[in-house]
Amino acid sequence: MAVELKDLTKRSENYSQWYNELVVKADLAEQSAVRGCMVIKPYGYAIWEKMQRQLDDMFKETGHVNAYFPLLIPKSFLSREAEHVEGFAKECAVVTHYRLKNDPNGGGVVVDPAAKLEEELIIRPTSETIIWNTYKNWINSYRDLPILCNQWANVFRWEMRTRLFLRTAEFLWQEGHTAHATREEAEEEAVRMLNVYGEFAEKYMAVPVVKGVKSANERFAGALNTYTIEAMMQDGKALQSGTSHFLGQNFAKAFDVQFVNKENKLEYVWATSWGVSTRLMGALIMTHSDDNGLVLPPHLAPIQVVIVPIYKNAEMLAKIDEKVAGIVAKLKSMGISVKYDNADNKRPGFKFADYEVKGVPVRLVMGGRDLENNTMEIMRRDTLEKETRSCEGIEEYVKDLLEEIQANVYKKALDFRNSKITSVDSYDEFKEKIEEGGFILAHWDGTPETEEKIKEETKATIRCIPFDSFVPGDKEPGKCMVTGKPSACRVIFARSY
RNA sequence: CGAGGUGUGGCUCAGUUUGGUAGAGCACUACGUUCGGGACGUAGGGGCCGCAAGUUCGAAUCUUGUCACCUCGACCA
Repeated sequence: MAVELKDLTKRSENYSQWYNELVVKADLAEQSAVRGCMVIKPYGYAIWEKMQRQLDDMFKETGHVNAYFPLLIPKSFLSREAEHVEGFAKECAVVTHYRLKNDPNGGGVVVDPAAKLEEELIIRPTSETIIWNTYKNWINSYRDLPILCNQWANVFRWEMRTRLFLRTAEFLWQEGHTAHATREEAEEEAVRMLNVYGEFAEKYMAVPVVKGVKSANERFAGALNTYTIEAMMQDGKALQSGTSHFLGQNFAKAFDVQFVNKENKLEYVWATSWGVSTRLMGALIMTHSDDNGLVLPPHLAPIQVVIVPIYKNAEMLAKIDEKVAGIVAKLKSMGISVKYDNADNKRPGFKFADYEVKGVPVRLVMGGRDLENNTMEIMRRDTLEKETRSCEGIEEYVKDLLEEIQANVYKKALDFRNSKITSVDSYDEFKEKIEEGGFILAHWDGTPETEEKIKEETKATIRCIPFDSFVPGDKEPGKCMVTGKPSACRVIFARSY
């Protein structure tokens, strides 16, 4: 017998099983036959499309434009930036040949040894190198700057272990790559885009995030500074949900991208890159879902309202169809996406359960009783509460309800997260608390060695040094919980995905 | 790449210890009764048991090899 979501109530213990089951049952994605890749199913992709559209609007508002760069990167490009190659070399898929031929021993096709590439090509794990190799040709003068490009693309990293949405070999993302004349401008850009991610996560995904800066150990390969938004999942683990990097002049120097400034002097360009991926889908799923399935915030739900008729015969269905048609039209005119599911091959109970698993925020039901009384039953997915209301003005009520659900889902996630943030002063206490999950605010001496030691002993890493204060006094100096050396402020530790 | 585990219909699995006609539930098809929380009855369709070699009168079951996947490490958005 298949495992049902509701059987997995001890979510913290069976979390990964629960999560996988949820992704599959909610019709979002499935494991592909190709190693480490996933198939995103139409319903899951519809959510991604909504995310894409919203993010894209926000990028445009901050002055960015879209472009597209090649999938294949010459191997030599990758090695130009020393730290970058070290960070990605171990997970690159390599193209070595450009042709197949018929197998002389029969049957299928084999790689044609005569078609070996002189220089191997890498399937992009990220596009900094190919983009900076291109920017070299675009930039001569300070008048060419800044360049504010974004790319929507797929990337490929040969991961050892994969999880649907959270870590797949191939994933979809956007990567912004900007070039600036000054250090200050680039640093501002990196922070600006992190704020865009933060706003998107909280306003649209209803996922509360901590914005902050990464420690040196967790920094992007080739960056001077990495900013991050960190979310907390329901099992208390952290999920890095988006990053923005200040790249300094590293890539400009590696690809020799210089510009002439106003004083007619040559200078290297300052760079940033920033990205979010289909991992956000994982964050969305793991933040809000319950044992009945997915819970979608209305702003990202492909279907915001589903209407289910209950009828005994064709005549009755015709009456309901007629009555519902007006409501559907009105809801649509208000910009609400509605699905009227009058398919007669599924029973109402099945539909109820199915749309709950899919996370549809609001369900309206009309049956014989309602037809007589001019009412409908309304169920909200976040609380599972049901009530019966008159059809008069039901559209406005639904519109308000959607906003209320959006706010409530966020508040619930925020309250949960805040309840799992603790502050500790001793390493012993830290070791105890880390077992319970959640974010721990503690003092750290700032050295990679101490961070490494903590990671080895507790599996916890520094998620970020937060911009904002979470508990009174966390921005005041103290002593490292491990070494006792001075520390400027508390940082966030957690176990992570 | 290290340690463990699993490959049997579309899905979840039993059968392997002790070799002897390929099983169950769900899903699917048809008909009927149902329909306000994942319906029920009856009848049906579908699998050379991951792949290869070996042992045997006979292999899903034993042996060897191989491939794939999963969990936990290491790595990572």
